[in-house]
Amino acid sequence: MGKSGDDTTPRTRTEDKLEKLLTVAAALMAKQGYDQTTIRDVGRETGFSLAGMYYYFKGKEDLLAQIQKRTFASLLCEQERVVNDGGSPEEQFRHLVRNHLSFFTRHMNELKVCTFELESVKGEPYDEIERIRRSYFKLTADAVGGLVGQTGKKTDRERRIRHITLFVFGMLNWVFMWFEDDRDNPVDHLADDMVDLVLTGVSGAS
Amino acid sequence: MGKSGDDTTPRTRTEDKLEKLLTVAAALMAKQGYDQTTIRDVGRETGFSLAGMYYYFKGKEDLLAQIQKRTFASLLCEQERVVNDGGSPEEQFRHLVRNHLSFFTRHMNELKVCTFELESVKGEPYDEIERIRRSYFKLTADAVGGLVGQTGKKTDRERRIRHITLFVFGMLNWVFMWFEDDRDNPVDHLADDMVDLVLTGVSGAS
Amino acid sequence: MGKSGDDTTPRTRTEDKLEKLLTVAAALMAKQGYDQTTIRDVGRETGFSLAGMYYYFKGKEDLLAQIQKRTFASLLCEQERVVNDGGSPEEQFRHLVRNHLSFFTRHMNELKVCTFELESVKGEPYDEIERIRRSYFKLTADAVGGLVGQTGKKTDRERRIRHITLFVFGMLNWVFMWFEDDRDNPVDHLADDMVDLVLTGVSGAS
Amino acid sequence: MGKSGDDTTPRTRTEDKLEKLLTVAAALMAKQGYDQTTIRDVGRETGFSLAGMYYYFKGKEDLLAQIQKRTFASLLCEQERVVNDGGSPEEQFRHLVRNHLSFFTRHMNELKVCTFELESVKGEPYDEIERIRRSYFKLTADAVGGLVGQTGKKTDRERRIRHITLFVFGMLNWVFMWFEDDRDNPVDHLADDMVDLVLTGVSGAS
DNA sequence: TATGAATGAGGATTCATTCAT
DNA sequence: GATGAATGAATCCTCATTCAT
Repeated sequence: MGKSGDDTTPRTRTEDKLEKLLTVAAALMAKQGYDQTTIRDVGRETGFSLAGMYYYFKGKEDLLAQIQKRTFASLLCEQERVVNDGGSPEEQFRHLVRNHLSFFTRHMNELKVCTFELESVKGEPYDEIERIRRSYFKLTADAVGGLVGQTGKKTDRERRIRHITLFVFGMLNWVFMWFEDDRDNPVDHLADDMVDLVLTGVSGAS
Repeated sequence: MGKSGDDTTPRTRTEDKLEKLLTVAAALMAKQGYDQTTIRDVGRETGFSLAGMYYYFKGKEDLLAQIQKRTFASLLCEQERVVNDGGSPEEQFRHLVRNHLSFFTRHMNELKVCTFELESVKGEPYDEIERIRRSYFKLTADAVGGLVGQTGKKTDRERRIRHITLFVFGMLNWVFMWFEDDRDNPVDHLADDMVDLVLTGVSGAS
Repeated sequence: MGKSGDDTTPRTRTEDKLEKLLTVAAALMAKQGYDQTTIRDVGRETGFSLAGMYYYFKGKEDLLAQIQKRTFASLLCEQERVVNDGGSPEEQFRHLVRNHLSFFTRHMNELKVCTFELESVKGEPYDEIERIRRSYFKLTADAVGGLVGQTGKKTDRERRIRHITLFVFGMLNWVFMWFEDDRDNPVDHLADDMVDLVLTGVSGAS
Repeated sequence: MGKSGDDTTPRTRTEDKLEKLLTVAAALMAKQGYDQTTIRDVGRETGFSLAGMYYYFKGKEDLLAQIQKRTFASLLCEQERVVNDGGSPEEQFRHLVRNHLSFFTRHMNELKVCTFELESVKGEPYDEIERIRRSYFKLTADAVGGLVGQTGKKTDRERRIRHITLFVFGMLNWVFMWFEDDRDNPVDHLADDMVDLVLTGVSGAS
């Protein structure tokens, strides 16, 4: 009757180890940066031997790529669900910001690594991750598009949508630089302040 | 009668060499990151020998610190002048954003290195740079404060000022991630879209 | 009642698998060298798991030793039969060269590994292989001895026999370095040119 | 009155160090093979620190390439001089073999590394070395051509020249495998036996 | 001022091998 | 017979830094 079967422990154990590896690596990379994080650090923190970890990833870069792919895919998936929930443009936008920040608090390290270590992954894995990232940008830009009125020239409107979307990402991604668990949790105020700023500006109701 | 003496240029030459060193280093670090940039890279790009450069800086970290200190101090200085020029709160804010973006285009590499390699400098040099940074934050926060109405509780207001200031920095600093010389120059539109968003939100006059 | 049972193939299967392992390993080692060939390579090429192969050999060195022992023993055995077939000294020599080259084309990889990776096997297995090798040398030296006239001092004659035998091995073993299946097959011309050179020198009948 | 000036010691010292590095490396690689020779071995044997050696070569492969290039070039140069000295075809051939074996005794380690570690160098350096090698082959083949009579079809003659040249290289290169300083020095007998075999075959005058 | 030469410390990665299952 | 998971040891190489000149 349990949700998870009680038989297939072996495979689960292996999965769990990979999980732990990725989590610990993300934490270290978030704190010290990708370059400053050594594979040995990850081993020390997880209890793995240096060579033992290479069973789970092909190399340091692959380790980072695995983190990024998982995290971005998961975030994109959540946000697509948010969009599918419908609502007025304003409501949708608010939900997106709220959930992004909620995801942020749930996976701070992983998301930080996704945001600031993008250029450390190259080649095909990069392309794959880049594709997900673009999808997320598109999704957000569409939400912003819903907020921007039809006035003025079409190219002006498109430029503004692009700019405002980039501003929103700027605000969201910069949170990593100043967020402190004690002071800034829960993120509701933060989310509302951000949404209000976008919807009505400083002088807004609030 | 020239501005710069035409006689004993030696000291000037030395200054020029340091200048070149810092410029090249900033360019490399902006493109590849601090960790990925080797002192040898800087030597290759400047024509200096590896050992020769150590006359100009104490070590790799000092090289970065020199760039950061100069650049931040220069930016802060400019912005203080902007504030001293006076004007309505809205005008002041607009001037600050515009000049920040202007400075950005004039010193992109240096400013990027200031923004994203802060944690690579430690100890006393870090503290010194941190102090300048804080002054800049304070200056900007005050400008934002001028925009935020007096309504509501005092702590709410202060929280909002802080948040909005951080949002503004987020928007500004994130520009590094997407700015393209060909497409996004000149930065007037960009500055105006940003200011308008802050002042009136999406639906704003614009 | 046949020599090999047609029922319990298991043992046969095991033999076959060892066979495949040795063949593939020989091919890899012939192409890349012993050091550059990893046990993993062999696994990948045979479909075996890394650990699974250790049922068939004690270690990498043993794998090589098995190949060498089998191959050398087989070659020696064939050549002893050739010698036992009798004939004039010239005929015997010609047959030996021909059959060596025939063996070469039938087991190129294995023989190459025998010829160029001798020093990679150590200890007792080495001694065993070395013994076979010496027998082969003796057998060939005797055939050469049949060609060398009795003139002159005995020590001179022995020296010449030794040298010429070594020259013959040099010619034969060096074939690995330049032989190309398309161009140099069949090996009859090659064998004849070699025998003729030894028997009569450049200016020979041919 | 000294041949070499007494002033330029500095540059000479550096040259000497590279010289020593190459010599020691060649000795180690000749004994243990390229793969089995570690850069650390070279350091230990020369007194250099591990990193210090990288001032003289770009990497392990480059170290090998430097040895091969120098040695092959030097050998080719010597043999070209031999050819230019003229003489009958037989005399030329004898001189070539003698000088090759003389070079062999003077640079045994280097030449061994040239002969048996060719495939360890790749890319452009390989091509360069390959070019020299081909020149040496051509030079030898021409000398052999002088010995082979005009009888028979042209293609047959060319085939024989090619084969005999390859046989000669086989004999010469295989010497590495059995040569022992005490027993086989001086190499005059060896050279004469080889030349006689080629010129007149086993039954030759000698 | 400037550099050639050198080094210590450290980092990613590979590989043969093992062992519980 | 076979394998998934793990490891110790070793290897190549890079880099910031120094010092005699």
